[in-house]
Amino acid sequence: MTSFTEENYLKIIYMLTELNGGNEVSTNELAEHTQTKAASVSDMLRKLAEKSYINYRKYQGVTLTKEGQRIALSVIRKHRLWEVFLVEKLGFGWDEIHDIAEQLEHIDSKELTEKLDDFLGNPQFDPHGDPIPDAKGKMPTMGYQKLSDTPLNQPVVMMGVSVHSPTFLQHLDKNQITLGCTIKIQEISEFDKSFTIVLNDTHTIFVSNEVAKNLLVK
Amino acid sequence: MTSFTEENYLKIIYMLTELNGGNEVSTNELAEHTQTKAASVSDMLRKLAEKSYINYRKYQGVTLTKEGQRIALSVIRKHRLWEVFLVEKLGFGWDEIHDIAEQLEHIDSKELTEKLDDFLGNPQFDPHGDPIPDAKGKMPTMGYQKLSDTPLNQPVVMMGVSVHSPTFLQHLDKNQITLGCTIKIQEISEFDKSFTIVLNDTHTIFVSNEVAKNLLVK
DNA sequence: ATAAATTTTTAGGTTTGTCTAAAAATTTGA
DNA sequence: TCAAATTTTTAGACAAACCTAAAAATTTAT
Repeated sequence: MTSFTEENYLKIIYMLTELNGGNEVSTNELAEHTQTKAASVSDMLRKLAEKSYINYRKYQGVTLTKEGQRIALSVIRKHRLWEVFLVEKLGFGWDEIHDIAEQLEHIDSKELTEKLDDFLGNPQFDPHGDPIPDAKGKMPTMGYQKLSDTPLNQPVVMMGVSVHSPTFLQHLDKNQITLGCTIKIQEISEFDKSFTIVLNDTHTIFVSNEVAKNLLVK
Repeated sequence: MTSFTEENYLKIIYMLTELNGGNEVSTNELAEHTQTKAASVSDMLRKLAEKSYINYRKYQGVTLTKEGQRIALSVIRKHRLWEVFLVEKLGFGWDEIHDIAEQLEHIDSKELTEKLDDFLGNPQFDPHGDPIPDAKGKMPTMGYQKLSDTPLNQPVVMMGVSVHSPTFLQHLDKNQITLGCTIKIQEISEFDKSFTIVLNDTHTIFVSNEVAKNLLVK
């Protein structure tokens, strides 16, 4: 059995490993993301290593074992499926769903997850454009780039965001930047690297470099 | 904040109080239903009393305070709404949903509960015919009777069950006894008080007294 | 009415996941 | 390179929710 807390650690280790490009995750990094102290993380790492969910050499950081990865992916799968449910079926905004999905992701029932998946039409991506692993843990590939890395005048489609903070998402809402909209970069300011973009071929808006860096497009 | 465990105790106290016709619930009764020992229940009762969720005089059993009742009803509301979701939207059988709903009932988000309620069409009863309290904690009234208390030849409608065990529910499925079907008692055996009933005016079946006692009809 | 049986509480312990403080290992930089 | 800074681990505690064993209160039954 895997506790709520253990599942959270494994999920966070998975995500930080991805961010790190596959490298070990450090105790301090984990402490920040679990809202606990490094000492508590050390304790938990010893425990997760005992259960063979992580590869752990003292002072060297951790990576997930096959089994740890399986559990992490199952939690991420549930999180993202529930996010689709909250937005598509219940009408929540994409900025309102994170905390609820953090709870729902720990509900333990394979049958539930698979029926939910079917009910939602087996979605491949969640409302933020993040890929949903399938029942076997396989992630759809995305191959997206940052809007900030896109050439001028090349029309692209908005596919996801790399930051999930409610304020960022609300900012996008206010500017009518939604998943699926088309974006063409008209100009990048010399001064502050802010972007002038055309949305859906219809209207022109300005977004900061900070925004452009966190928009994923194809 | 109310923990998962505290919520469970309050829910169980509510239900046992109902069963007792409003009387105090004893420590031993609670120990049985929480799958713990009387000593553990004692500890928890002291804690719940400190938080003013229950009225507790040592050795005298407990009842809920207004606040305890409010929390219990909110947990029951969530449990029953999720059961409707599982059956109506995901296609689970009524015998498969209890354990999943036991987990979902603790998800903490008022917005979620109310949006789920709307999504389901504000149902008044769950898949077992149990009443769903509204957001203020008000229960729809039922006024049902046991099939076993119904006169011969009076057609009634099946409205609920007073036992939720999967085997009982599967037994009803096998006999095509479902919520909403019509039932007419044709005969009651002198010997074992078993029932011969007509289902939906179309076919005749036999059910034991044990079954008839646990069918709620109107 | 009071002894026996039952129920409930108390006392003392365990496990999980957290903490602070201090020790140990690693990394950084002069 | 080696001392200072940083990171990580260990040691010792604590709260929540459970346990067993024993004591205390209540109920039952002669």
